[in-house]
Amino acid sequence: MSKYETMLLQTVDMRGTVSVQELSRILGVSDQTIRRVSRPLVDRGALQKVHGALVSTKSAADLPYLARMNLNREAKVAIAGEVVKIIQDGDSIAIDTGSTSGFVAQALRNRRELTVVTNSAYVASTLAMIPGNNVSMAGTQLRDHDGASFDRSAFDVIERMQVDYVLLSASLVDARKGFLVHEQCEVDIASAMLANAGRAIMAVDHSKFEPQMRKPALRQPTLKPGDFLVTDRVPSVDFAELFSNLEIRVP
Amino acid sequence: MSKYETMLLQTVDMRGTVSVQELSRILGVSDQTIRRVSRPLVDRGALQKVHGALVSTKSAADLPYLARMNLNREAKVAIAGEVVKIIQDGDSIAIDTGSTSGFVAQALRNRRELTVVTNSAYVASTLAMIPGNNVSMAGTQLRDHDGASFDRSAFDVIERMQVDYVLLSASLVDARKGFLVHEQCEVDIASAMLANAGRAIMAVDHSKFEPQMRKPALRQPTLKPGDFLVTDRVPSVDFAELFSNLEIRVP
DNA sequence: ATAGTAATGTTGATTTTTGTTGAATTGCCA
DNA sequence: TGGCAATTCAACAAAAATCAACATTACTAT
Repeated sequence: MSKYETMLLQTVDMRGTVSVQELSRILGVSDQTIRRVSRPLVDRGALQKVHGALVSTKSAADLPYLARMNLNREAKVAIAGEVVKIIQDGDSIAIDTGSTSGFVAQALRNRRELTVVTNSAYVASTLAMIPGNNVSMAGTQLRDHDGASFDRSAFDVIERMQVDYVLLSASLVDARKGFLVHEQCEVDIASAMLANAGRAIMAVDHSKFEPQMRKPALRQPTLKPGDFLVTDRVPSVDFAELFSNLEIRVP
Repeated sequence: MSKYETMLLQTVDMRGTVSVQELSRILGVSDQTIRRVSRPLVDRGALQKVHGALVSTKSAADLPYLARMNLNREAKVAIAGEVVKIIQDGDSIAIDTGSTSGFVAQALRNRRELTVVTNSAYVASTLAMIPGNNVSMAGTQLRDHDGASFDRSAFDVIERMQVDYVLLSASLVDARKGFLVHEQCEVDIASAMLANAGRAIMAVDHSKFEPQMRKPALRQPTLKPGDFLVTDRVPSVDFAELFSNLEIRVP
């Protein structure tokens, strides 16, 4: 354990990124020494090395939620555009969590006077900033990877509201089992939203039609005849029965 | 991973949209380098590229709240950096609404294991996405220009939590009247947060020391001796008495 | 004192990054 | 649609950073 380690760590963590040169100036040693001293720190993961500088491992560069939002980005943007065609100015809508929902929220910034209820803090903050909208955030404590809430209070808020549409999502679409997600709480929220909504809009990109790594096992509530299915590719005939009484929209 | 990545992301996320030229000016490198450095970021979805500029995947550029965030941006960024020095990993903090709070939230992404309670949906969704944080959104119905809530339920949530710090703001600082804001509900939230907090951190940029167009008239609750005042310029002696028992921090 | 050891600085070859140039592309407006 | 300006891209040259090997210094234990 070198005598410079503590100081080096402190400096880098404080500033996020510090160049090797600057560190050598601060600690009063040569740049070569900085490299030597930092190597064990980098090896044991206390610091990260890039060409020309050391960066703190504590700095948050790539976040899980945002990373996930950008999987199949084009597909999701296209789907969001199609969903927004259904919604009119002045409509009310419940929006669940899920990566496609984030894009729909972005796209809905072009609509005015919306009434929105959602359990996703991201969706809520995106739409709340549009003047004229009326946005309710359902729930208090937020899940740390996507900022969604599944509190008791979330249900209270959702159940109080009567909306024209509800936007739902799924992690996997199975021709026989239907729309599946990973967690029961997601199903519960979806049910609560459906119970007080007019037509449902199920938004799933084409990747959800193929087998997943982590298999989801919980079934979303069944949709009503006339509900929408929005996706980015025309689904194969295998799904004809599952989608038989849904209105299918493809961009 | 380049040494500019962090800075580039921060700049773009805070401003929403930044032209390649301006970025090259800010970072002091050529525009070609900006393109090179940003490519991997765009590939992994941390940023979005349009002709001539980079845009944040997180936020809308031209919205009132974000526009206001961009007033005195450098000052607010500097103040946020100073505030974050006070907060340690694992601390708990209550954060009010206000444009400086948004920057503090951005800067707090470098801290881990935070417990946060806030009535701003923007702050909540920013910090909820950091793995390991525990974020509570106080309130349900969101005010449409800044996504803040002042519901009865917001107070319930705030009053349940005991935090190490509370971050407060003000619209005007008057040497005799103290810290002023425009709306009573903001004072109420500040009082509730203060009642359950350790030390307060009052963050005000220098523009708040000068007379405003719209004069705020409501006084924030008085601070305790030892509370922090963080601002970007050393305040004039006129304020010596008001700040007499506060710990003043200037970047 | 002094030989041995560890830490640091220095040098030069190698690698990576950056800036510059000019050609190709894009967006825009008449 | 065509032309113009701005932006982007690709390739090369220049600059900066890295690494390894060796020289130097500081410190320790005999």
